[in-house]
Amino acid sequence: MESKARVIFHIDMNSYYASVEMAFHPELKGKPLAIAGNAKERRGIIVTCSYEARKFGVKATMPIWEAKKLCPNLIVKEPDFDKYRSVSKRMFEILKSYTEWVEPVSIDEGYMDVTEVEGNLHPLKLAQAIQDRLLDELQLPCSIGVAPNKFLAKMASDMKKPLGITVLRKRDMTHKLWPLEIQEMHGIGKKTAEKLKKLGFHTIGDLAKAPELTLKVALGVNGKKLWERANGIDRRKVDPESVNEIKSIGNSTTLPTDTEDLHTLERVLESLTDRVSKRLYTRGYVTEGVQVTIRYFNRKNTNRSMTLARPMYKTEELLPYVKKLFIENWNEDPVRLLGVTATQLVDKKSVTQQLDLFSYEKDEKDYKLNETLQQLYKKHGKSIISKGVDKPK
DNA sequence: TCTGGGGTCCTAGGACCC
DNA sequence: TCTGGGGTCCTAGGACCC
Repeated sequence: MESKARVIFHIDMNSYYASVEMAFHPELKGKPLAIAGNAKERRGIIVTCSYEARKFGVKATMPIWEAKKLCPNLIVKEPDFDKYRSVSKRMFEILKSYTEWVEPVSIDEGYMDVTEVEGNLHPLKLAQAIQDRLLDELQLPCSIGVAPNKFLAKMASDMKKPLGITVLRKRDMTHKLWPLEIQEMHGIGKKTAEKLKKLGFHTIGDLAKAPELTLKVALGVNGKKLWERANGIDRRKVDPESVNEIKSIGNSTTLPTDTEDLHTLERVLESLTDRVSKRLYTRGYVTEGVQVTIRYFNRKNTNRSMTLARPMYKTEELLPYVKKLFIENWNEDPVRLLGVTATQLVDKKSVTQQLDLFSYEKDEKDYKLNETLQQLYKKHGKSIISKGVDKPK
């Protein structure tokens, strides 16, 4: 049974980080500006750039040196995430003033279900009002997609930038959506695009008209999903709660230079674990799983994870596991990046009692883990046993 | 002169249990 | 005497997104 047609907005802030910087520093307006991580280091890449910079061919994910070659006058700024987060909060507050059905997707985009918005305002008028308000109050441009479901709204918001409003009804699909190249489709990346092209599907329309079975064989359940989306079918609800349902918390860092020095690598693991621990604490979570990521000099990745003996969040509790995972799996090649992620988050409130119970068995388990660690270090011919893996008193 | 850091979801195989 | 089938958990890795 088809329920009542919905009206979904996808709000997409235009070159968000760069726009926030311009709002705070008006002298930057109209200039080629790029926000890049590690702006001073050799490994910095462009995260976002202004439209003025794009005219020179500067794009996100481009290394800074390459961008500067294309645009010698490029202004490069380090990102200020605290600022972007607090502006993002105000932005979503504005969206929520129209309806509670707002689902943040990331710091700079979100969906709204405006089907029930009062006042009988035409959706286009409402979209215009929202766009104007974000521009007036925050000086931030956005593009808005207006459609009967999330997928079409998302595709629509991408069609006109900056400051676009695009309506994509089902009957517009054949001329607005289907002519697009297959890799333009949300959910299709490089790998899937290659696969589909080999099968002879080049546009979203090709995909929409493809036999479902062919796609299912080539792409599994994802094939069915993509076929449905290409045909404008998407039943996902706008879920305001999804933002509170965090699955993992992780930190990673690319080292200034590749290194095989165990001492240095341990220091980095300690600081990453500490950052994860602090974030777990401030967000009120404990974790039952931890994962270590190693990226080698040749960009080959290794992930190793394990389930913990009990829920925990403190650095000194997590660190032995992190170090065990690392030392057990590191092949001693130079390391480019290290990452630590808490993978099985549990609300701290729901396990307070268990945490007390577990502390009873704690000492013995930690002791055993430390024994294992010491053996591992011995095996690897290393003698460094740093803090966090000492025997309990 | 090479490619960041934060995530989510899916698949697939093995262990284990009944 | 020669091996079922369902279900869940754990782990590794890939693809994708912003």
